[in-house]
Amino acid sequence: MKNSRHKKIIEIIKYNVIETQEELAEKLNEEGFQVTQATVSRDIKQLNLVKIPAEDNSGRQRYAV
Amino acid sequence: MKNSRHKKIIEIIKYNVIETQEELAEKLNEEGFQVTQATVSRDIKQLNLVKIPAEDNSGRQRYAV
DNA sequence: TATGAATACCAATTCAAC
DNA sequence: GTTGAATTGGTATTCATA
Repeated sequence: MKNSRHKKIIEIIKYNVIETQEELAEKLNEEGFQVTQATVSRDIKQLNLVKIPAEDNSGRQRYAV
Repeated sequence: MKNSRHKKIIEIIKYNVIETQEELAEKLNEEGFQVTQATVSRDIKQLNLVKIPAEDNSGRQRYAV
């Protein structure tokens, strides 16, 4: 179900540094949610998540709530 | 000079809805700063700007400080 | 160091299919 | 309405040049 996946996504990006949608899709798969990048992209939009510069000025970006 | 361009970028995204780096590059060109997307990308990183969902839930994203 | 052109990489959308 | 495969769109980086 989409809603439980959404909750899992929030949790994942809260406690993990996720830099790409592919990476998030992998994590979800590990957690039993089989989805592809396309779905992750839609989820991110629906959840209004953002990709922001990492706290340390490493130049990297991560997804965040 | 890079610093004045940076200031201009801040100003532009503050008062305009900029959805892509190409768009920002165009605006800069109009203002007399001739740059390409590659440079805009670097500027955005150096300025720690972010691309966030638009206030209205249109699904669009815009650059912001 | 700063930059552009080209490219590689990442994300959003289309188009079916369910 | 939801999804994946493929494609398109958008961004970051490489590589060369100044």
